[in-house]
Amino acid sequence: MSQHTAYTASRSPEFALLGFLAAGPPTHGYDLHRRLTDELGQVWHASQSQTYAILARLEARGLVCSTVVEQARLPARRLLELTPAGRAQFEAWLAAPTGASIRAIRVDFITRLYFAARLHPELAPGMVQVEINAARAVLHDLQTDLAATPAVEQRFNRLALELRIRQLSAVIDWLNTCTIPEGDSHATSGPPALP
Amino acid sequence: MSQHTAYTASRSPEFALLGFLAAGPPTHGYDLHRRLTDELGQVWHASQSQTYAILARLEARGLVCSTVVEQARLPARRLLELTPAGRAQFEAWLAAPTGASIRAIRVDFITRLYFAARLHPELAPGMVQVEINAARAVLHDLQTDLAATPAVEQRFNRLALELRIRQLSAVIDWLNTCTIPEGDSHATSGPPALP
DNA sequence: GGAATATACTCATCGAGTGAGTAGCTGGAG
DNA sequence: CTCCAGCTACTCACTCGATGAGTATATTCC
Repeated sequence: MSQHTAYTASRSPEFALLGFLAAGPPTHGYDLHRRLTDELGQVWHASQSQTYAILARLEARGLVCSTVVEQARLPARRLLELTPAGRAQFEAWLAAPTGASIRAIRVDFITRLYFAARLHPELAPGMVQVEINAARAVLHDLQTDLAATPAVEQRFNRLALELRIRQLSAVIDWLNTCTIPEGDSHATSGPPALP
Repeated sequence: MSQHTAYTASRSPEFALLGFLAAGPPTHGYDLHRRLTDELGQVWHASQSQTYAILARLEARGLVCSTVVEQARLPARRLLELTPAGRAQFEAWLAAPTGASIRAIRVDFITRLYFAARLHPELAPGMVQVEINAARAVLHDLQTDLAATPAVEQRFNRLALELRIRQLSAVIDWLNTCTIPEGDSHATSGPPALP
């Protein structure tokens, strides 16, 4: 299909950076890094140099292209623009379901929601439901694994599995709160109550 | 204190490998990799070559030393042994509290419990309690962050924070199950109940 | 006898991530 | 009015994480 295998849990904010370019006018690395830390700072953590490295790779792969723009007094900017290939990859990533690992949901899925809200807001509720179903399936697998793990020799693998099960259950609870219509979001529903 | 800054959430199984050497006789990379995947496979995932790379780095840092042992018919083994420096670092890591991030607990903390159970079983309950307190403190910080995050412009940072809060709460619940005395572990307490 | 699996390790390559550096401009405190 | 902090904008060097393929012999099982 595409040159690259799949969208299974990218571990760098490359699609977030593509997304800023897909959802707005061409801009430069410094600004993209600022927006990443301002608007998705609880989701992604990339240093400035890391951001530039990712952008260089995206350009090497032909997903963005750049032109250097001199400025009167400030340093020159490398203005970045999405290529058609870049836009296609981004849209494909946005449409594909997130892998149901916990990290993937915390990071990729929230990013997808963020850009869906800006580009295709009508798709968001369906995305949440797809994730819920995927997470339920993974939860079931984990419980099967747990049942197949002997209590004595594998005590610590069991502990790890039990923790993952609890975490995934928490994810599903959280996903259920994401389906609440976002119209009057701040009025009635408080943050998740905790004792 | 030591040459390296701190034990804040190592992201490779280096201490697990040191631990196998600390808790047993000298052995070789192939065996260490097998034990890592068999006994802590739900905690760490390292390819074989990754394991060898880590061991090479540990040797370069002087934490292990190696001697090549020829065998009659099978490939030669590089027999690995903990140096005094390596043992000291491992014991220091075992005694230091795990950083309270979710990943750190799922990975580092379970590993510490695993080796504590083998080397200093009397310390385990205290370790759990220390983690619970640390996690409660982090939870409090997250809730403070959430309260300080505006609902409108920062909607997705809020979502991420809410998820982290739920996950950390799940971690604390799980930690509380770890304090149950491990004598009659398999009899009464089932796995975490899930609807 | 031939395929699969086990033993034991090596190498090349790429991406993640850090930290420091460069260098001119702007705004406010003293 | 001057100096320093901080902003704008990007670069470089380096280490570690991670994958995948390769090497070469030995046993096991059908």
